[in-house]
Amino acid sequence: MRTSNQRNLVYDIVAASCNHPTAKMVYQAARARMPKISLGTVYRNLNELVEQKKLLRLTVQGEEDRFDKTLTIHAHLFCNKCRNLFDIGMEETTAFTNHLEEINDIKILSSNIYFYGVCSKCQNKL
Amino acid sequence: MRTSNQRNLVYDIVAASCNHPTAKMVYQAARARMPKISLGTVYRNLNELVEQKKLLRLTVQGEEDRFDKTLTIHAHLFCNKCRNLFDIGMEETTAFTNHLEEINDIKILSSNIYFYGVCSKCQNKL
DNA sequence: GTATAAATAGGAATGATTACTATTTAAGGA
DNA sequence: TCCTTAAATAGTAATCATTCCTATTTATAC
Repeated sequence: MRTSNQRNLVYDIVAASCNHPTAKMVYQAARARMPKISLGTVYRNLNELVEQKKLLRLTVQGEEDRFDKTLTIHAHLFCNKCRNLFDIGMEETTAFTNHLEEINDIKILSSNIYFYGVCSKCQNKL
Repeated sequence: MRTSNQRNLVYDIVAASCNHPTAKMVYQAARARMPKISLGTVYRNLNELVEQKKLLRLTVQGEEDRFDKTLTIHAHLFCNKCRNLFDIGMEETTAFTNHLEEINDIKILSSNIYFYGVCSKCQNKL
C-alpha cells in the first residue's frame, strides 16, 4: 500500500469531521482542496481505510452509508428531526456485546447499532 | 386498504419463514404458488406491511434488505460463515435501550442492531 | 534517472429498489 | 347478480448509490 495525497485527504476529512459524513459529503469537502479528485477515488479510499480498520462504515436504513472515525464499539442515534447521527453508548455497548456473546455462545467481530428517535437537543426544543 | 391475494401471500411467506428472507426470496417463494406475481408487487406489499407495522425491514451492511415477522425489539447476528441472520437478545435489548434513553436524555422510537461475527453452530464446527 | 506496480480520473456498468401506466380486481351498493 | 370505481397488479422503465474498467499518472525502490 503506497501513500497518496488523495487517501490522506479522505482520511483527514473524516477524522476532522464531527458528524458522520457520507461518501458524497467527503467528496465535496475533498474537492474544495483538490478540485480534480474523482468520486470513485473517494469511494475506493474510504473502502480501503475501512479494510485497514482506520475507519468504520455505518449503514443506516434508507440512507447512504456514512463513515466514522471512532473505532471503539458504540451505538448511534439518528435524529428524526434534525437528521443528524450521534454517537451514544460509548461505555455501555461493550458490556451489552460481551453479555450477548456469553449467553448465545457466539463470536462478535463488529457491530452496526443505530436507534431512530429524537436527540436531546431537539427534544428540549419542544 | 383492500385485501389482495398477493399481499396475503407475501405476508404468509414472511410469517412462515424461520429465517429472514430478502424481497427476492419472498418473490421466488411466491411464484411457486402464484406464477404471475411480479417483483414490484412483492416490494410494494412488503413496504406496505412494514408501514402497517406487521413486518420489520432489516438493513444489513452490503446485503439486500431482509424482512422480519418479529416485531418486539431485539438484535441480530449476521454470521460471516453461513451468511444467515439470527435473532438474539430478545430480552436483553429492551433493557439496553431503556438505559441509553435515560442516560442520554433521548427518545428512542425504533432500532436496528446488527452484530457481525460467527454463530454458535459455525463456531462449534471448527 | 528509470523501471514498475500501485493509484487516479473519468466514465461506463451494476443491481437493488422504486416509479410509471395500462389493465385487472375487490367491495359496496342498486 | 350486475355496475361502479378506486385500489392493486403486471410488466417495464427509471433511479441512484456504489463498483468496475482502462488509459494515464505517480510513488518508490534500485
